[in-house]
Amino acid sequence: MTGEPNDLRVHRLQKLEDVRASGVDPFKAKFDRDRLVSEIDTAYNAIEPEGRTGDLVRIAGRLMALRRHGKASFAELQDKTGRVQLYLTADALGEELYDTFLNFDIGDIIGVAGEVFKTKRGQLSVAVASYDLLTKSLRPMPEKWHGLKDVETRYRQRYLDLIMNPDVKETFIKKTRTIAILRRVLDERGFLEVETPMLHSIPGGAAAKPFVTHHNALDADLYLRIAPELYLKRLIVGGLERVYEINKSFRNEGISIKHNPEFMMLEAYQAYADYNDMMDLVETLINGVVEELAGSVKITYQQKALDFTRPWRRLTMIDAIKEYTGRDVSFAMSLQDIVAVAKELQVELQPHLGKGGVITEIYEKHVEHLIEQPTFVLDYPLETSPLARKKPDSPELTERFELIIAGREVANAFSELTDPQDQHARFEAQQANKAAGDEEAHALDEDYVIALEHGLPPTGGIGIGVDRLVMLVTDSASIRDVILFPQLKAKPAEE
RNA sequence: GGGCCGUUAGCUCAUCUGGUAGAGCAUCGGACUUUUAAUCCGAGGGUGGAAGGUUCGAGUCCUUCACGGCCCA
Repeated sequence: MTGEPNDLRVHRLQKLEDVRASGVDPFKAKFDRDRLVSEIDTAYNAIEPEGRTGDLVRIAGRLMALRRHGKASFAELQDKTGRVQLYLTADALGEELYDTFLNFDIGDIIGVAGEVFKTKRGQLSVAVASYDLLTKSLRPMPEKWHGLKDVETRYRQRYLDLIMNPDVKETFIKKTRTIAILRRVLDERGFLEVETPMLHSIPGGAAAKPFVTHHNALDADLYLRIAPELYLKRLIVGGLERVYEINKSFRNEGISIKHNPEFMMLEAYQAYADYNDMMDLVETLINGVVEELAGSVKITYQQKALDFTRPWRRLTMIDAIKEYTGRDVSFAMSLQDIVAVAKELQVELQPHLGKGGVITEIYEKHVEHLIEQPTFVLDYPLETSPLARKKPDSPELTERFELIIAGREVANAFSELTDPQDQHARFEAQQANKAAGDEEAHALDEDYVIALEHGLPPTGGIGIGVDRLVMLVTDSASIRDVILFPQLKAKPAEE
């Protein structure tokens, strides 16, 4: 073979043809396995070295290592639960089947049947009595020891990442469990899971730029939703009283360590409740996840200790600015004086901002990223909260909070604005901002105002960034590490 | 959008100030009946991200571009 084709894939294509020529289907329809690798480990790990069990097992998975030693060899088979060693001998299989097995490639998917035993070195193994090639692999696996590290390849070919890096698989299992826990807690509390449109005629429910698409038959532009909020509140108008949705929203903005254009959000709405109830709900939801996945309310995130012991700290935005910058701002000050503070703090300001907008900018630039422990930042300005109820005694503020953990917004909630006339006026104010250049100003949604005119009961609502929550419980530095296929620029396919 | 860093064999990485690219694993051939990053002998494998430029000579210096990472806006 020396001097023959040098491409690894050419070798494999040749092997594929050899398999076919021998009358064996290299892409089989199915294999009846009777257990998982982890079940073998659990059932037999206690046996003595060189102990035999007499139990035949049928397992299947990907061939991850092959150690050839003349007439007896070892291999490793990996299924979704782990790896087990295979032991192969020419005596047991016959020369021909033995040699055929040794000609398999790392990455091939095989099924085997054999007896469980332990080697004299104490390694639980399966002595292969028969085997089937189930899927021939035509491309090489990453290197066995260092694995797959190239970040771009890990994201673009996540399947390789999942094969090679067990902790990556564990992270995504935890993401699914997180969602299951959130569902369970809400279901137990009488919330109804619903699904609302992803395609919106008017994008609403958040301050964000939408993706635009087009419906051909209707000849109408539609927007991928930036939030499900306004539809969920329509359902509260409809008397469902407790609803939630866990699904994607889309925001046409920059990609960063904490932003992916499509992301998973939980939104829940509860009639006859306010934002204090939402604080209780979010503590319950997040602690449910943290305790179940981390086994404690104290976790480590990126070398920082986080303590989720309830109740979490509550701090108004004004007090937070005072605490983290040492500066006093208040609505009693003139806009000019507040702007002067912002300028001293090097905060860049858009010209249309009022007092509340400037205060929010100061908070976002100088405070939010410094808050590490779970903290409810309360009382957001009315100006930046067009869907939230006014605080009764402070008309410039709303009954709204964001939950900040490890410097990032994890949840956002408020007592919902139920007054349709106030809502309409807020939307109009947003249109003025839009005219002044605010690209994230909330759209005017008359249909939603009509829904409010039919009567939205007092309602508390909450949104939780599920990806960011999963980042915390999996100690992931980037949102891309908790999204199976994060957004990357398209790259021409190889070959 | 800006700054910094990266892109070399299938994978993980080397290649001091410019002198025609190396290792380990993987692959191919051979030896080996309890190995487990198996070992031993031998072999093949690179348009060094792309395109230009400087130079006698560029993976190395310069420019532009692509993709990725981190930070900032």
